[in-house]
Amino acid sequence: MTATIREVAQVAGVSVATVSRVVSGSRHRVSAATRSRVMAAVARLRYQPNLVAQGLKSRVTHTVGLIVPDISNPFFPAIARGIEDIANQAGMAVLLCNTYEDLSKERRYLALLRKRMVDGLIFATVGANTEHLRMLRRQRMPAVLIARAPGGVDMDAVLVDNRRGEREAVEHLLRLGHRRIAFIGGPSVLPVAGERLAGYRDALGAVGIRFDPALVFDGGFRPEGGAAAVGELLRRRVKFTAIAAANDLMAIGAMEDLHRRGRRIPTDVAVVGFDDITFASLVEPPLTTVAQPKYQMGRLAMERLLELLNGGTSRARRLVLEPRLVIRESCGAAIKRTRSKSPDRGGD
Amino acid sequence: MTATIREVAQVAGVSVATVSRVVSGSRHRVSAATRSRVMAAVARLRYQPNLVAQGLKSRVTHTVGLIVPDISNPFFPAIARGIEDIANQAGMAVLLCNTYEDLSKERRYLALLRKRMVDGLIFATVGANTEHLRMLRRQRMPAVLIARAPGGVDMDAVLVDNRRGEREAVEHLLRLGHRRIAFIGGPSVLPVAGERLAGYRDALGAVGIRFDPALVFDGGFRPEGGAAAVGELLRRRVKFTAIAAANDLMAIGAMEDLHRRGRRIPTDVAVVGFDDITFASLVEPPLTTVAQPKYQMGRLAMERLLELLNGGTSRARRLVLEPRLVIRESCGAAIKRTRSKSPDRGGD
DNA sequence: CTCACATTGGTAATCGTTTTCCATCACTGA
DNA sequence: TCAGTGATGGAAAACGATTACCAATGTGAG
Repeated sequence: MTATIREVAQVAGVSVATVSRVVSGSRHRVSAATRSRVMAAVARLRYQPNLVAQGLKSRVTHTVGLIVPDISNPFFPAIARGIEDIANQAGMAVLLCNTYEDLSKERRYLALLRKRMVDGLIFATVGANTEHLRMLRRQRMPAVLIARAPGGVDMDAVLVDNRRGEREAVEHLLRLGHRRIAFIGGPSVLPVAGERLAGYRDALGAVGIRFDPALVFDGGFRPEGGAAAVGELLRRRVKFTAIAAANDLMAIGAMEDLHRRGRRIPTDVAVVGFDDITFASLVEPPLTTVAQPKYQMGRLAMERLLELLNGGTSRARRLVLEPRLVIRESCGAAIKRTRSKSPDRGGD
Repeated sequence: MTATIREVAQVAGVSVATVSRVVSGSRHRVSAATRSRVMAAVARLRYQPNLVAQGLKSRVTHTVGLIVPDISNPFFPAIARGIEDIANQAGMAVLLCNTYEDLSKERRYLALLRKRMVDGLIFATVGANTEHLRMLRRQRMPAVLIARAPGGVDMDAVLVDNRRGEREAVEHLLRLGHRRIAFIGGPSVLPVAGERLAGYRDALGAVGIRFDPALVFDGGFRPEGGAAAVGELLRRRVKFTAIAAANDLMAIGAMEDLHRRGRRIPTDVAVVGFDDITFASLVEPPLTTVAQPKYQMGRLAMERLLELLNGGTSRARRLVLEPRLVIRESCGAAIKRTRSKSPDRGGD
């Protein structure tokens, strides 16, 4: 279909070696005269080097694998954009892999990517089991973890201090006078879920509030999970005045459910999220949340990966960014000390 | 790093040809005895065929390129999921390309993907200029357009009837008594924007309302654009009682701005969107919108591409799906029926 | 006039597969 | 006994690039 280096050589009346030298700018010198003959032939045949062949020979495919648990959570596309922008600048392409938080799918993808000889990997791991990560390290596959990093593996990572972020979110609620704060977390197998739960407990502990398991739910990091948690809270008539959700998707799902049941935000229930996805500022009321610099994280991860690729093997480095509490309106102002009636009373 | 077919052959005491035959299940028969010798060696060395080499030799790379204008618009991740699911089942990988609605970037990606020898392409084209699409056809690169198809190119496509969808949305507003309906459209260079605008005009025309350019804006398909349009409307003191936005992102941006300025939805202003992204049902009030079967479109597009790859029919086929008006609460006077939350998995 | 050396370009091996030929071997039927 | 026939496995030529190595040429120094 498309011209090969052989044909170019033929047309230019030189050897394939010479063509290769001029198109890929080798240090081996070529006279100006032959160079221009070759370039003319290249132009005439519209020659484009075949990257697959190049990859096979040179062992570098200019491809990175991006493994994410859920591409429909806007958090990940935001990261993906950062990655893609940098990758594109560096002439690399991004292979998209969606794991649905499924460890076995993650493992399958890892194997696949190795067979494809990707140059490196960026991924938000399910992280329950780290065996496959150690394997990567043993195989010296350049990789950087993003947003999620299980303990005990010595790998490059770009992270946010989840525990601290969640603590600040909950402290914000506490400052506003809330004492019964429900927590909608993620699947307990995910380290990231554990860290945010720890932040929640930290904040409560610091002011001497006893941890109440009845206030804690697993919302699976998805909107339906947030809504379901609200349903449970109300069905069980648990008292609460605020909700801290471990991500915005669940926070927004919870808000929607509260609205539907006639609870007002923040008057009846305050809500705080985590991530600061685009829609956090677009829902009503705008969601107070813990912002992660998503695009930036994507860029940093990709830049680090590029370092790893041309740099060599420096020590693994964890880049831990500070989360930032973005106060909008979903937590409102301080609640009154004495409430005549708890807002969670009454049927739906 | 990883074992090659040569090493396997050595360990098994056979030729590379034989190894190739057993691992890639050739029709050429191999005796049970040697087969098991080979398989033992494969297992012992953990041999994995190198897909780059395979691709070079066999001319098929098991890779498809996915070109989208904006991965941070949840519409596209929803499509991407459908594509990725099917691709994954078929053992293919997806190369993600984000064009930011930039035609030149789209062209560059096209060239890149060809150099990478992708087996096929799925893309939502910027579509202003179709020269590069014709080129694809000439080069016989299997491709299917998704969500956007400029006229005049004879290519496979999976689409929604945009004009009709928008008409239904506006008719809904008309039925509710609205007469001054603002339209927040997309960049006029995009065919998809033109189609939706046409639908808007159709609906108005059918009831004899004159088209008023003062009511029409370009919101660039992004939330800020929706908000900006609202700003303009109010600044210019244009009378309007409803907004039809050409996508949900702009509708949601507009809603947020209306809220901030104290306008109530749907009491003061009715709003209707297009796409039915996840957040359409999660904002307050839930957004009435024209649903596109995004996940399904992704699946269909990928399935069609697989047909094309397996030497299927050569005549291009346009698959035009029917959009579906999903009535929620942002237009008021909702017809009382079961709430339609868009299920995020499989469903649509 | 030679030798050392820089410049320039060609030859061929290589990357890891697949696949087309062939060669061998054991049977089979005449 | 011998040609014909499957079954089986090997050798080697691709696929399209890169690059180590070598050859030819010209140039200036001794």
